[in-house]
Amino acid sequence: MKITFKGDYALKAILDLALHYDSGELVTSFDLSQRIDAPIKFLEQVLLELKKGGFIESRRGNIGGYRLARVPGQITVGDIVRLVDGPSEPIACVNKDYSNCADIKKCIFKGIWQKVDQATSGIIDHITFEDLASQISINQKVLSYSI
Amino acid sequence: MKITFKGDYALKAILDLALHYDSGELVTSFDLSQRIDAPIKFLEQVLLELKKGGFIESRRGNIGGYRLARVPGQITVGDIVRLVDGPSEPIACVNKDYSNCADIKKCIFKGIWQKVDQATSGIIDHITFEDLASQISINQKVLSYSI
DNA sequence: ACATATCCGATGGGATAAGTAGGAAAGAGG
DNA sequence: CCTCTTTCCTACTTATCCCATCGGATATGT
Repeated sequence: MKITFKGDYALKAILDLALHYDSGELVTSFDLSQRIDAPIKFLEQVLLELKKGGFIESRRGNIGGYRLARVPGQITVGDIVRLVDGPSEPIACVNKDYSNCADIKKCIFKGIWQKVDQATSGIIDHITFEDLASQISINQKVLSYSI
Repeated sequence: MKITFKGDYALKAILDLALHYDSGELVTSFDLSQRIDAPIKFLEQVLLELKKGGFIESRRGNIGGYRLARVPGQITVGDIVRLVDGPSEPIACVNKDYSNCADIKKCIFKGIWQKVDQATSGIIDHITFEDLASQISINQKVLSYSI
């Protein structure tokens, strides 16, 4: 599992949209890029990818923008990372068919990477953006108390 | 965690040396490259890195070669992967100091990658090349029985 | 001396990451 | 219809890494 800037932007964008989900309003790529600190033209490409992946929907033109295509509770971190940054497995051979592998020494590490992949998936596939959004609002309350 | 060819070669080379550890003999880069199916000149670079990392030692000249610098039970998969392919964390910010992070939304994913890193480390740091070598010898016995 | 190995630096092709740039297409308001 | 806004789409750039390949320098046993 390797997270690129693209993946990082995608996660932050989805989180921001999750925070605006209840309002029902559209969020522009400009506003998004400001809040998550991403170059707007690069972010546009990411948003397009997220749209094609079915996670967000958009409206063009004046008062256009983006919003989540699903409830935040039905989008996981793993969903977004896999779409944008590819599969979570650490090496290519994990999900390939190596049944005809000539030498066991060449395959003995496969089991290790499978375990790593399962452990990773066990984490990222069980965290939804509803979880993250609620974490944020809790933290913001604490913050406003401490101030 | 991303495993490159270099890391894959390194792991296989260490495993091969672990299998030859009891004999006390040196293994040449040529023999290694044949058995683990790696280009010899590339493998040489990897072996040099492993030597500088303190995992193998070498002797030059005629009847030279490589052998493990430690007992196989004291070298883990994590040791080798970290040396050759870098740290196991999925994104750079995990071990950096983000205590002065302005916006919580920019940091909320950090905890996730820390968990992923811990889970990964929990696997690769507890598998030694003694474990792997014994797995191989067991499998080879089964194989010789079935033939 | 000679054959054999490791050691070491330089170089290059290909892929990927991370943006930049420019404009086409769609939609709202006047 | 015109204009402004915003998404959509493609192409290009720049840098970095990956995966080697090559040529030779250095060490070592016979």
